[in-house]
Amino acid sequence: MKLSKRGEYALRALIDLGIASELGWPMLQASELATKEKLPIKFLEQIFTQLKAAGYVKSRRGKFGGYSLARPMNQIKFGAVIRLIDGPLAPIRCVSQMSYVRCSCPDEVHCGLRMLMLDVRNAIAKLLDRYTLADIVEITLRKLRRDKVTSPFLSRSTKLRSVLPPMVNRLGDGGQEFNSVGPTSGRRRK
Amino acid sequence: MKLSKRGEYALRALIDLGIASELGWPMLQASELATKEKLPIKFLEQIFTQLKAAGYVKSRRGKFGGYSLARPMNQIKFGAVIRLIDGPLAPIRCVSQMSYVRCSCPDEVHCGLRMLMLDVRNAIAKLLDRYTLADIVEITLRKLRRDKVTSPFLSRSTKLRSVLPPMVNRLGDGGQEFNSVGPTSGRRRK
DNA sequence: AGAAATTCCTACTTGCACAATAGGATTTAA
DNA sequence: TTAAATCCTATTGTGCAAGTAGGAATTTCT
Repeated sequence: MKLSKRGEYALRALIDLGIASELGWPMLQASELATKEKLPIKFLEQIFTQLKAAGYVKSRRGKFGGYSLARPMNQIKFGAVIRLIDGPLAPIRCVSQMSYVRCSCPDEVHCGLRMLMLDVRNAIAKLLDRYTLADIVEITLRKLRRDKVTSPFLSRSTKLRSVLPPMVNRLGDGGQEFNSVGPTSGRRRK
Repeated sequence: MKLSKRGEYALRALIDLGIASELGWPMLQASELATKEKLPIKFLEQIFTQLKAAGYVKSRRGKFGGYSLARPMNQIKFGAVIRLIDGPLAPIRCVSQMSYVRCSCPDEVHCGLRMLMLDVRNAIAKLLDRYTLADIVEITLRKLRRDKVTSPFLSRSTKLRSVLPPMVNRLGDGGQEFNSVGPTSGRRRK
């Protein structure tokens, strides 16, 4: 049930790109992102290549180049991105809607495991195919503002702007509390 | 988001054990199971060892030995079994309730990815920690009976009982239709 | 007692995919 | 022309999933 590092980094990158964009910085450099989120640059580059090929981001080369989103945030669904990077959402292929593969069990229709896993896959897909980058970015920004946090990963490098004080873990760990995206907090209407 | 083969086989084994038990065969042999579900015996043995160590099954050695469930089916939750075999349900460790590990992002509390993945993990856990072996067995049996299928994996080996006609894929493939466990079909009341 | 059938135990293999790392080629801006 | 970025290709480590293999220990039947 795991999301690969590759997948994780891809999503982080997109989210940061989204937030940055929303705050007026439509383009970020791989190195910036790698620094902020503490992930290996070269690896991140590869991931961007993949995201670019799939049409999620575009790039500008050369000095002061970088990456930016290639389409409106409300058209970037997490499910699709994860499928691109990590493959099917379904726990087992015989319940995958997008890339079904028959399994070895004698009678698929009456397979208890399949029924269960179908429910799981549907629960996952329901979330990931509904939420768009726009949703997450909006919710994140709202939370940041509510808590008066000076946007963490947007102290743009010194060359272009005065530096904001580095974000320092203001609220302890807050380890175990539930603060998910919805429906409790992020009451979303359309 | 994948369930390992090991995990899959473990669940299949438990479900079959449950169904068999419900039909009056409280004990199955590894070889029987391996044959029916077409999975490698030796591998299955290892898995049973693990299930036994965790107290899900018990075994009888020697001739006419086998495995049987070690506790009531309604006390075997799928979530727990999967955690045992495959580790945490959560897509990323920083949203795992049972085995949390801090992630590398600068501000966990305002991390968009974390919010999203927390929802995913909760959706998964809600299902897998609610459903018990009893539920799945009951539903499977109901379906089998509704469709008048002579219970597939219970043509017990010839030595002990007359053989039932081998199950032959009665209903075509039925590939893509939704037949999950609930709430649509398996209307469950308590 | 002995043969047959089972679980139990330990070790090994094999392949593969994840997670990088490395090094340079190419493009762009000042 | 130089610095700074993306782009491209190859390579590596390595850990783990998914088995294989072989025999030891146990139990039952004859």
